[in-house]
Amino acid sequence: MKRHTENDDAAVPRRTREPGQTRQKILGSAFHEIYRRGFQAASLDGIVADAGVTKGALYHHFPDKASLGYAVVDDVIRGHLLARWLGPLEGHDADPLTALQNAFRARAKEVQPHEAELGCPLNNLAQEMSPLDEEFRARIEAVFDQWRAGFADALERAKTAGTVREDVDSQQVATFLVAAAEGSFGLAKNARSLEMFRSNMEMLARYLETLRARA
Amino acid sequence: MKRHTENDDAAVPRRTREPGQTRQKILGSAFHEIYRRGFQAASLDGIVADAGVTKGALYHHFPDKASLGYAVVDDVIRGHLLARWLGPLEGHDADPLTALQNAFRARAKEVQPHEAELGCPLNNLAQEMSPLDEEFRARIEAVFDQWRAGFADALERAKTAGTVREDVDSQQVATFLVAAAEGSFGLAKNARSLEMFRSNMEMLARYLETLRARA
DNA sequence: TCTAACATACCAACCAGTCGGTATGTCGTA
DNA sequence: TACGACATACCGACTGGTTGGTATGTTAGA
Repeated sequence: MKRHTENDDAAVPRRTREPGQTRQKILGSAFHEIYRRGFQAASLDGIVADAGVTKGALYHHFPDKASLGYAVVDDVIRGHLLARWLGPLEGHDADPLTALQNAFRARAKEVQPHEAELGCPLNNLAQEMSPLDEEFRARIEAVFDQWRAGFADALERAKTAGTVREDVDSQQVATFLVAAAEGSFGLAKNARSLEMFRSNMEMLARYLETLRARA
Repeated sequence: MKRHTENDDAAVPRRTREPGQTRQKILGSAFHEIYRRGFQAASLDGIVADAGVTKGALYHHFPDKASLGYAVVDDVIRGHLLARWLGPLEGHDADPLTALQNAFRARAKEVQPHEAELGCPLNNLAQEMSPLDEEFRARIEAVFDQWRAGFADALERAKTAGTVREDVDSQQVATFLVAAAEGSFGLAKNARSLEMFRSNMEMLARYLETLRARA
């Protein structure tokens, strides 16, 4: 029989020090603060207060403010991208073009009210930090590249399946789709209009229809 | 014979106090500082140093930092929009659709290297300030509305001229075009790629072709 | 002489980052 | 098993620097 600690049957281990958990709390609070105020204006005091930790904990887990921002891109924002845009494209090998159209229409349906106020976290960070910090720019670009690659892959599979015309440049179209999606977030955010975002998602779905191969 | 001041034939009136000129210098420096660093990070000390004036002059012409930002939107950025996007659309009543396509292709040709680094000033300000300051948001929205109205007007004229299909929703398409253009600026800025911007402008020109009425 | 158009000196607030210190865990060794 | 030695995880007061904004002084020009 194995030895056990006093808490191995409790649902929540209530230890005062939980480095992984602490790091996650800091990352979550940092994401929200940066999402609302931007990276430069995000206050570390505000982040630690929201996370319920102190400066000491923050600087134990992250060497400086920039590194905290990088971790938000890599660990939090990249996850959002996968869940919201690339996950729905997996499978559907028979008709990847329709799957892509459905992804835009699903995003139109499921868009949250706060997204009409705050926009896309990735786009926000890209616009603010790309010219100011090369490390930020490169990490954000990696996420954009993954996004474009996911769309381009779906278009290539659609060409293989015969639903997209052979003369379509998958990379070029994928880049255009990502740009149009981010631009739509941006305009809708300024106009505070979910309806504007939905309309643009529908426009993209219809645009994709013009790429479909003749039967 | 009219009376005249002592300087009406001199090229440059050399007076030390020139309120209009001072205001313009401040606005120009403010635009550049905000374009490079963002509004919140823009330093008033930096702006007055660049403009060659002092805090006293700045606060004589503008009540606070926010009002300086508003003036940059209304006086500087709106002018850029008119010159770069809406001016080329005037006239061309015989074929406004081609004029619109040409506007995108011209923008692709004439895009400046610094725009691949710093993006579109209007979009930058919109993404940063829309959620933080309602007055900013409203003034930026006014510029976007003017932009969309210019595109929508061109599309309506094209419908009248018979070059665009009757079932096209001019407002919806105009909004989509502006969103896609701003998104293209944003992606190209992150990727530091003029080529990406040019490719997307070409995509928009080709998209417009799908709206053309059958001959 | 009177006022608009500046200049200069200054301040309180806030910021990221540091540092001395403490509590909690882990591990080698006897 | 017990204990000392050490490392990790965290605390919170403090600092130097920067910021937007202000109060007061000065001067050009009508």
